[in-house]
Amino acid sequence: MSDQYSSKITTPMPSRRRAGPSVADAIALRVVGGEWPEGAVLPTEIELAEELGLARTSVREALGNLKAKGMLVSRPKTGTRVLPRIQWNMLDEDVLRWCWSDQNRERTALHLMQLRRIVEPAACEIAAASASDTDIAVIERAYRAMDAAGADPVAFAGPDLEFHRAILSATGNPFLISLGATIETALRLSFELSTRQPGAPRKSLPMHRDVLDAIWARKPAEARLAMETLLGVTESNIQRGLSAVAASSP
Amino acid sequence: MSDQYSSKITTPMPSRRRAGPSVADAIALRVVGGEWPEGAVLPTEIELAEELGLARTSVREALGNLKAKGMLVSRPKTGTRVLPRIQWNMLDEDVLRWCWSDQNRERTALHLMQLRRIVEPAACEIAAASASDTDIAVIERAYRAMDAAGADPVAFAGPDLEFHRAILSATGNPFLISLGATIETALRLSFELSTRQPGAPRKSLPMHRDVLDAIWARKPAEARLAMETLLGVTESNIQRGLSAVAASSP
DNA sequence: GACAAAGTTTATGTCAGACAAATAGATCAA
DNA sequence: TTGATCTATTTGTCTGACATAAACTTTGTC
Repeated sequence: MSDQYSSKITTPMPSRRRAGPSVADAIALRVVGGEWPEGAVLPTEIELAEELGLARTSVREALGNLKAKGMLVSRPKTGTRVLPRIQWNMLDEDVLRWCWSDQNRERTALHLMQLRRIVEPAACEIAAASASDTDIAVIERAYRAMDAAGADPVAFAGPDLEFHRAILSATGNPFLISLGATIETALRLSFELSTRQPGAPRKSLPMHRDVLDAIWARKPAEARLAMETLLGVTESNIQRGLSAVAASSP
Repeated sequence: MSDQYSSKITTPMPSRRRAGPSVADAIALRVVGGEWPEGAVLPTEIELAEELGLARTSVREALGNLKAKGMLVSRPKTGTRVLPRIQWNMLDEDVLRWCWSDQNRERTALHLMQLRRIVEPAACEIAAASASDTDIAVIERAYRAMDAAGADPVAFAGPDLEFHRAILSATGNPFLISLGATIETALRLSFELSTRQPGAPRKSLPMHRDVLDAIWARKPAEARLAMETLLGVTESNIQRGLSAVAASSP
């Protein structure tokens, strides 16, 4: 149609890169880093835009994300404030990731473990009682992949995550499934901690096997117990990893 | 300074209302309503803007929210697609609210109950073991408010929610605290279901008392048991409410 | 001087339009 | 047929203006 845009308004602009979600990352990391503590009001959108070398639109998009995750709130004239951490949605994968780069990963790792020991045995019980054959096949496939990974911790990690996630998924409960995604993210972040004991992953294979067998045999009580045992060992591995970190850093 | 904005470009525009988060609501409800099923690509941002009578910026902001919650994903040229429900963050309060207006609230209500019976007894146990006196005082205050509410279900509901939430908060575990917010939202949504039995709320008061006493006495095992009992009764109430609904609607 | 009404200031919220970048699909060449 | 190129279209980013709301200031009155 009409190509009558006779006026070129914007300057040539040598490069207009695509920032993507890294803008939200940048701001979020400064928030968790304590640059603007809880209750503080952060700079105006225009100031942030200038500082980051972006348009106000892009900054607004990032701030909108953080608002959607319960980290910020903003009102006209007052500005944008940091909400108390209690209100942040810690079960959101991004929030979890951002908060991970915090001082106290140890406590977070232990809190995560506490959550797992609450949720996963129960999920195991439900899965043993009501999972479909297809669901169980997915769990079994993850187990086989763990077995095939041998003693390599890096190759072992992926199927390991998938194994635990598949059990959550097998419950058919959307809340537990979402929780599975959260737990998987957290595990991925804490990978370094859980594999400081070189032989540990491989040693856990028989316990995974016990879990799988119990689910396959449709024995809920046994499945719960097997998962409790597995997580008990996992937790002690992580705790040993933590104390090793504490010992090596002055 | 220079007030040299000699050209008024935009038309007078009789009213430019503030849409706020209702835009995200509007789009999200159409998504969960099935207008665009999983995997489908929804109209372009410009089309949506025209249809809703908004600027593209506002539509983009709403879509950005839904992306942040794992409901949508978009790429240039391809458009914006609906992700599989498995990937939605069901633990997000907004997503939960949107999904509630779905056909099958019953199943969601039961899934929620399943989650509660997993999480709350365990949280109770932890709270009894490690809550601070301040934490317990908050729980007790909620209990007193429940008592003061008497037999009025509406007045009873608020403190009831606060009671359960306070127990989750007393664990000091950020994940459980966030889960508390999710559960509270879900309970608020299912309020109608849980109070179809007029006398039910008041009857649960002694059970809440048992929970509080066990936490106060620092007896984790008893606290867990008391919460299990309470939730058992709650679930049967809800189930009766559900069958009543099913019976009354053809 | 105290206090309430009106004006000012300033931050977010909304709108409009122009590019920029990416990519699915069509076109064209070997 | 197949592979490279071109085109069209959609999201992504930038710019600038105006609207709205609320804290702050001024002003007018008693």
